[in-house]
Amino acid sequence: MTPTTASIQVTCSNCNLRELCMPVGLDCQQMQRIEEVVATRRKIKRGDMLFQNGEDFTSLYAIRTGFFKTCVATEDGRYQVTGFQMAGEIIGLDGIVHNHHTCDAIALENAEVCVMPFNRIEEISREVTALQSHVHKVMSREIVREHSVMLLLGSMRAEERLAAFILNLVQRLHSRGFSSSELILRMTREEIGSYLGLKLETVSRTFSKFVEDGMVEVKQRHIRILNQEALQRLVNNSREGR
Amino acid sequence: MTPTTASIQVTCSNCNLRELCMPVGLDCQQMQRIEEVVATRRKIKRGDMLFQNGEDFTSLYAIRTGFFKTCVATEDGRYQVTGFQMAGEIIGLDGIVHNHHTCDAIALENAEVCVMPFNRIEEISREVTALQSHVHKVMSREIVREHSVMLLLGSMRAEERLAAFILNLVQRLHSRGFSSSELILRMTREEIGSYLGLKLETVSRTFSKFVEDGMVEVKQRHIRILNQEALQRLVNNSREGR
DNA sequence: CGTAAAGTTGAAACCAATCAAAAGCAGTGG
DNA sequence: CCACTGCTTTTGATTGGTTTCAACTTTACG
Repeated sequence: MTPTTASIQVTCSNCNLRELCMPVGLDCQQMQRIEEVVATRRKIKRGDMLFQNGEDFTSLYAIRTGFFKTCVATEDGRYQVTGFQMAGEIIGLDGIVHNHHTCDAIALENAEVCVMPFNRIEEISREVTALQSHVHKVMSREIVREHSVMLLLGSMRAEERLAAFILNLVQRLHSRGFSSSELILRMTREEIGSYLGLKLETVSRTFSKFVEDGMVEVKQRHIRILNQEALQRLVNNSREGR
Repeated sequence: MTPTTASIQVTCSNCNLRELCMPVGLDCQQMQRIEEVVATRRKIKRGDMLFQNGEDFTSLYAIRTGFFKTCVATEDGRYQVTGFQMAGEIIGLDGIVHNHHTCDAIALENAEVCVMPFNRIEEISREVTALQSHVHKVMSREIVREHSVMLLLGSMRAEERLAAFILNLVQRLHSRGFSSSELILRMTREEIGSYLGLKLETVSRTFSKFVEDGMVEVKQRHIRILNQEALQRLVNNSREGR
């Protein structure tokens, strides 16, 4: 495909997710350097893996479109969804330590990612300090996110967990320009349950309870939040931590 | 204190924890550069905080001696121990994202840490690629560790959690030259419970059950592992994940 | 030595898991 | 277009593991 083609070549500088996955406040030259980080783009069909446990680590991926889950599994059949990722978020950080991935990344809807070879990232971030700083912040953010998941899994009851989950999802969607009161779940009840440390039946029952209490409207995977404050209260009002 | 003093100046090159907190395989010149990362050392008394939630982030800390816990808290009283750290481990990574810490680090016994100002780390890791790579790996390792905690909290029962916890602790102690079958807990049952998402009574009961089953010997905080395989089986043999 | 903190143990309550059945929905192919 | 199939979701009844509440013991420490 030549530059003269009608289809516009997407680069970081004209990408509407720029503020999400790249440093801000760069001059033109730095911006150009940073665009070299993205080697190619890659499309992943719903249900397919972007990478899997054991696979060699080569690149980080910035999600352009679509929705992913990451999950860890053990030989003996234990399974845990460790996160759900959407446009602008970076995935693959788990692979850096041992040069191979330790979790699976599966597309929950057709998706496209920017492939960023990690050796390029390291090379360029030696020159562009804004990128260096950005990479550090991305990793630190993931660590902090996981702290809050640990808090959730370690100290919340089912209702509190699901409320926190819904609020977190809409908040992230809202910051991407979507509604702050409506969302469409891209994952099954079972996947939600795995992430929240609950069984799918419990997730379903808890949704039903929220509906009874008039806090949300649930039509399959379409969720409408009717009383955000009530959900927030559920998350905040613990009787006492564990 | 002058170099002529009897007390030996500890540097990274003669520190016995070098392989744990610093890159390996460096030449002499690189080693010297890397030693500049450590600004000072700092002693922390048992019970005191190394840093706390909200505090400005300036440095990462390499633990020289002692034992820490990190924990997150919310205004409404929820509380979660997010990790226990021992000699050679790096702490403070949570502060990088927002330039202030989001958790507390508390010494569980008198401790000493190497203070590594983060701007120095960034500066030097632009020049010494081994350090750059090392920093990335340290952060990625923390992400992977937290994945396994999520698996534990999300899919294991009390016995499995405690077994995993004990085995993890001895394994880390063993790799530091301590016994692979005996350990002294530096934390209370309540702190263990918080980390494992259990109440202190459940931790205590589970210890008692392990003793009944002849898997461990427990004298207060002194633990002796009698049947490591049995503990390992507990961790591995899940009936089915969540 | 006395008080506070940490740990153990028992009984009852409760929340979520398990087991089971049925209904809803999506995709396939006749 | 509809029947068929499999997957997802909901709901009910029951079980079970962990929490809660409470009492008591042991250890640590000034």
